[in-house]
Amino acid sequence: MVYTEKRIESALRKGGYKITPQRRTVIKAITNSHEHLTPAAIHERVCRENPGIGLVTVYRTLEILAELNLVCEMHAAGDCRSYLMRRPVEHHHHLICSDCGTVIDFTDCDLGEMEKRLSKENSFKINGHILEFVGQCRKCRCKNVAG
Amino acid sequence: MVYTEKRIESALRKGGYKITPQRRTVIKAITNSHEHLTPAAIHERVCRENPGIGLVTVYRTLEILAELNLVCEMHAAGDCRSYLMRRPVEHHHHLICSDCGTVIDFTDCDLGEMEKRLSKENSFKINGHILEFVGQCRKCRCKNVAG
DNA sequence: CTGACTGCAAATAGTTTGCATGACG
DNA sequence: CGTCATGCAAACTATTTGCAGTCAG
Repeated sequence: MVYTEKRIESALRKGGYKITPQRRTVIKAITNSHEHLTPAAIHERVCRENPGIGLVTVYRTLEILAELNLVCEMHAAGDCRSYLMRRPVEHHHHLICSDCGTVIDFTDCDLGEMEKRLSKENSFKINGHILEFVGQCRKCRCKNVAG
Repeated sequence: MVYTEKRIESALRKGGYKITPQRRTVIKAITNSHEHLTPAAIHERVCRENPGIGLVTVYRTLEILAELNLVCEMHAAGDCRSYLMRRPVEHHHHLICSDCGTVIDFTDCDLGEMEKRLSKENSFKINGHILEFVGQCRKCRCKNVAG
């Protein structure tokens, strides 16, 4: 299921939050983007459409969205500042291009067996996992060969 | 293979870096710890043994160790500041307790099939992956039930 | 109307850099 | 001895907080 702006707004309302033009713009920026964005990148896009919106407001909106599980963070190798993801997805994972930063999502992973084993061996109650593959996308691979 | 202080020092020397008391203390703090430490935590330990060592020196030492692949970072859900790992490990993964922060390493994972599939489906050349399980360790589970 | 939201500015936290002094090799 | 390392202070970046004015519901 894809989260539309409408859906997110309704979730906000249900959570007792007000719908303001600023929040609407932030939500639009996130849902319209096909990339994973940093708070700063979101702010930039938001300002393009509606200059004057503060970076602070972006942070505060993202905080709410995260609390309602409408966005989540991503973890990339290297500099690991909290990146925010565009989609309020169910369970999913990332394929990250280490050259250009392109991120591809995928949902089908089969870690059940491993989870069961680790859980048993370590007396852990496992609640979730982070799985990311890092590599080079086709474009960057070609560029390398060409250049 | 476990990296001893000696081994790390030799790697530093091979890399053209000097062995100073400060660096020795940082290395000792890392190798002696059984947890994953933040730069600040390392600094604290280092100061306990040898007050006056600057946090800056810790950062600079860690930078070198990372460059030589003698430490690596970890990625935890939530606040995702670059955490440094104690061990200069080959390939490994983490089991992280979301309550107390305990980290257990494990090395045996079987993602080969998935990697192959994703690689093909997305025209990606996959170079590595990040895999972490998040949950509760036995101690924290018991605490919950008791308290 | 009224409490929640906004934007500014300032505070905070984590990390990096410039520079003079000091020490490894 | 020369060069690299150290430690201080200051700079920087990312994020959070205080506060007075504003607006959604």
